[in-house]
Amino acid sequence: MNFSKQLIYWYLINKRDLPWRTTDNPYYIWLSEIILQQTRVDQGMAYYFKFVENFPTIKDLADAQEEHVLKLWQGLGYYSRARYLHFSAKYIVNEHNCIFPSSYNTILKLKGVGDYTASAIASICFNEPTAVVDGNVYRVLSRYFGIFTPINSTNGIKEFKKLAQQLIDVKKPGIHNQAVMEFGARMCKPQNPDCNNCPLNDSCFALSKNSIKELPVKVKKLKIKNRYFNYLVIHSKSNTTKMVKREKGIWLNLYEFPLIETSEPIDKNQLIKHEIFNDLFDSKELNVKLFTREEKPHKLSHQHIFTKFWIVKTRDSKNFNNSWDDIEKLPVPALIDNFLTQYKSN
DNA sequence: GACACGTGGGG
DNA sequence: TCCCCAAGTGT
Repeated sequence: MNFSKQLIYWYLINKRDLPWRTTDNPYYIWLSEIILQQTRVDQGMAYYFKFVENFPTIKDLADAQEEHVLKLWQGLGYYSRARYLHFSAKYIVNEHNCIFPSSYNTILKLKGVGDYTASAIASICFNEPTAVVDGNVYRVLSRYFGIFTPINSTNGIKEFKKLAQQLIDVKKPGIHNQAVMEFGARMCKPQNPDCNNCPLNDSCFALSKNSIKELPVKVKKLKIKNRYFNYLVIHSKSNTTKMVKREKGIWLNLYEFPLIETSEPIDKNQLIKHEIFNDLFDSKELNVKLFTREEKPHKLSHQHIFTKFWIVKTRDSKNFNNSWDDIEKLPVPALIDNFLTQYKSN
């Protein structure tokens, strides 16, 4: 048996029952693929059910408000996925008469859909023999064939795509693609792969050369940047507060309290002298108190955010138009959501 | 080509 | 604790 046939054989016996594996509706496959980008199945599952329930069709998704879509996505991270999902749903409704595009090239035109996702949908839903190359595929191929080209180099990306394309079973590309990925996720895992029970263990380069731990090769480490956030949790005279929509960078279009970002940690004296702080308030009669919480930074993959939540009580009410009930409906980053949970329990 | 973009689980 | 990383894409 060749590589593909062995993996498909293994897959048909060992695959998990996942909800998107019982449908060939391209909308649901698309949805699942977007949710699963850089995301574990266990983490994404609940979101898949939420979206299918709230938006059973592409039209339902297209008709939704972005705020609603982001609220359902809250907590999953990489929020551009949700914005592009919504954007592309509107595009399919308006430009494709609600019909999901049915070829690799036309699927690739969707925002938020790159080579991987277009290949996955085209193969699974439309039987087009386009090979997927995701983290699992890089790992499986690099180990089995002994390829030391860095997977995140331009050459590596080309080389692995070419190899994957040569290996694909053109008769059942969808099954083949899912088999390689499932095999990578369950058998040829990053740590402690189950080589003893691996159906390919008599012909695996890395196993025979004892180089499992060296593969796949990945270059570069991104440097973590530290950022210092000061959120103003305002209580107005009438006990309203203020949330603002983020307009750039991380958490785009999600909501947060008024933010003062500094290059270093600041104390209360520095805070109340800050221009942004003073522009917010007319009254000088303010009660400013630091909300005590853990010093743990909010860790993102590329930055650590050190946050102080300042509770500010003011006699003003102008511009502080959000009720505490209203803000529950707004999409917020996990950092804000975690704070609100702690704050309310106090 | 390098970097931005989240969150949570596991060793 | 720290680091890796998980069905990537856009700029």
